[in-house]
Amino acid sequence: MDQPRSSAPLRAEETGNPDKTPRTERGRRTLRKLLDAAATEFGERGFHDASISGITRRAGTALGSFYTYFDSKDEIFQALVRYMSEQLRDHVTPRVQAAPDEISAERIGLECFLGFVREHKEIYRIIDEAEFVDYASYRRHYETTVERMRQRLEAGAARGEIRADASEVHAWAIAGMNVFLGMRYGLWDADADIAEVARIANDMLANGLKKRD
Amino acid sequence: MDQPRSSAPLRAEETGNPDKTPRTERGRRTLRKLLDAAATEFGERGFHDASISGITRRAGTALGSFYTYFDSKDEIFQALVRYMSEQLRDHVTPRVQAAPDEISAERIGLECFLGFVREHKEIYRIIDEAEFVDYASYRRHYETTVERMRQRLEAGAARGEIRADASEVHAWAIAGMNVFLGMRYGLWDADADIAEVARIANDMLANGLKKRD
DNA sequence: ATGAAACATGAACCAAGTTTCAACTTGGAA
DNA sequence: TTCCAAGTTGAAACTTGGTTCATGTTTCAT
Repeated sequence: MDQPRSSAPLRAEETGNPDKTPRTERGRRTLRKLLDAAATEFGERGFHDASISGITRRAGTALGSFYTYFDSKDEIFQALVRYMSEQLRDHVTPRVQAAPDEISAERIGLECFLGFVREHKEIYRIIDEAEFVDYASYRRHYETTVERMRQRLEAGAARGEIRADASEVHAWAIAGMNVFLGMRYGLWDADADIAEVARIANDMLANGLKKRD
Repeated sequence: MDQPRSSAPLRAEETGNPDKTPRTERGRRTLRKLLDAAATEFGERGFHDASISGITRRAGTALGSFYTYFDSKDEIFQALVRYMSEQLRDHVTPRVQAAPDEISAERIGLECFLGFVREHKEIYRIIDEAEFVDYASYRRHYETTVERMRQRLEAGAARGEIRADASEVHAWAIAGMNVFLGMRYGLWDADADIAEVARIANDMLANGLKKRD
């Protein structure tokens, strides 16, 4: 994983908890090892079957060290969801922004997403499981994701590339489409031609189901 | 004593488990109470916060009675997933089949689904959580659901109502669309105009995003 | 009416895994 | 070089809740 991000350093003081942010290089190294190990552990076994000792075993640290950096199993899961949501965004967003038009942007976004799911199945699982472990993070993830998509649609409509009435409903529909295609062809089917799946879905998005001649 | 076990029609016997099917009216009543209570308990608290004692408390039975009918927490969850998957299908399928054409069928299917989610939020949650508790049931639910949808598309294409190349990819895309719209406008938003949401999504499905004049 | 099978009960048991803690080690600032 | 805050350790305490079981009650076919 990359460096810890600057997005969530606060809050510890505000909630009255002792600050668990590492002060030294060694500390940051251990924290990162724990986060990596947790991603694998949660991804492989799911939240319920995952154990703290499983995480520390994978990380190669003592059980007690976990509590130097996190207050609980829930808390590290929450940190992971936020982190992975950002990783996914950072993977997809730049490629989408480089697209020549809105319709292509959605095709590229889907194709990137499918590839990312296939490469990082544990991320898909962890974000999905947040629905039951950390609902606030789950909602935030999808609400920000869809909001970005809605803004793209709006911009595309303003440029006259797509219909003018494209709305939030369209954005949620497209997001759901992407997630399910990710599950079916990214997670379940290792051999599927991802670019072809993205092309078919994008063509439906662009032209609909109507018969054409 | 029971009958000789030369021929084995019952799965319970084969797996070595004692048969837990109720024999009397009283038993069937208790079983039903437990299932109802479990639906509420799992729906409200999620699988891992739900407890057997919570289920029996809601059902108004003793803790031990639970084990008269189920071997474990996982088993009752599995029974529930299957049950709710069937309930959902039985609600949607007849209305969809009565539709005049394939495009309307998908609109009606979505609208029914949205209404059903709003009326039975616990069903949505339980089926979704099966992804982490009972993966086989989860996969079966969506694979059969999407397969029904694929067959409808195929039939619609054969009748010339929609494009001839409608495929499995389209079916998964539509399913994902429906599920996300269910979450956003059925679960999260009590006031959304469900029929209008279904209309907008269906119009995108029918005509796509392309600008028209 | 009666006996046996089915069902109900809830205290106690137990496994699994989270969290604590007191002793020990490391790193880097002065 | 010294010192102490930061970090590490893993055994043990503690919790929680799923599961068992011995005992009591109800149902129903005969």
